[in-house]
Amino acid sequence: MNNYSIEITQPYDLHQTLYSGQAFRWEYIEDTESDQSWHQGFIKNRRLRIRQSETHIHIKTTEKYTETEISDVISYLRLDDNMETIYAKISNDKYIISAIKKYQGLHILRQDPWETLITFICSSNNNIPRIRQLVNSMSLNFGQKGKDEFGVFNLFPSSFELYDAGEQSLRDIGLGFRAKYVSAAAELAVQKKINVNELINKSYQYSLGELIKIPGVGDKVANCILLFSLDKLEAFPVDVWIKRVLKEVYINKKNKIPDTKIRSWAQEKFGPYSGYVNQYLFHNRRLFEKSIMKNL
DNA sequence: ATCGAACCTCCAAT
DNA sequence: AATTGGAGGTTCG
Repeated sequence: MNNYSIEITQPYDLHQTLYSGQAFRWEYIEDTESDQSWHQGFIKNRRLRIRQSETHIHIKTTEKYTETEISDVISYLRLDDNMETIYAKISNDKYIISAIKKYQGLHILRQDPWETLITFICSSNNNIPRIRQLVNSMSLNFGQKGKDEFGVFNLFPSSFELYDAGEQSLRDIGLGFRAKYVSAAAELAVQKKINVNELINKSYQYSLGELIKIPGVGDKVANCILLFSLDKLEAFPVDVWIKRVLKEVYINKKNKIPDTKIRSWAQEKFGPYSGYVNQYLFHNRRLFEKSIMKNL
């Protein structure tokens, strides 16, 4: 086993960040050796465990890490985001300020674009536990197998592996109508008609245009991919939760406005860090709902 | 351009 | 115990 740590110099909330509905493969586990709780998952197809203490992010791996792998973790967790600046720029009103205060340290992640594309195609008309189940099932059935001291695992399947799987077997493991979208997206990737990885170097607008050409990807899913994997902090996914917040706080609720209009309106209003506003408002509204459920 | 259905599947709430 | 409705949307007509 190898242990590494990264000093935290800014607000960070690892737990909220990993389970806020942007990533679907992290799991909370008890580590028998250290008798501590860790989050187990994958970064750049390497399996690792991470946890947060007061001052550090701790990493535990079964393979040796060099500076390259450590900076992959920093990049994935966006530990280098300057939260002071971001908070200052998005503190437009009381509602946002209170959400920031409540979920101090909640971050956007910088995930793998291919995996993010596929998982958010699967998110359509679906709920989080089931998205997790589908992502797991795809990995188990079509991803490359591996084994380390933590045990056996499966990587998230590559475009080739999903293309080989084909629509029917994706349907068989429960993707439903999403099976043909995932299979079509995999085919496009194999044929090199799309390359989501290269979009990290392109503009928001251009990348959005490219993404919505992919079957199963509309404005909402595209904005999720842009925000959670392609480094576009101005992205603003409009889903039911965000619509609830916007209608309750910002927009006259009687108006019926198309989602893309709502998005551009929000981006105009909230600015280049709209994605962070989105994440805090979304998280706040969703957990608020949960707390109501608990009290019943 | 805009609008409402239909879509796979699971599961919680009638 | 069987049925219905909705889930972090997209596509098709």
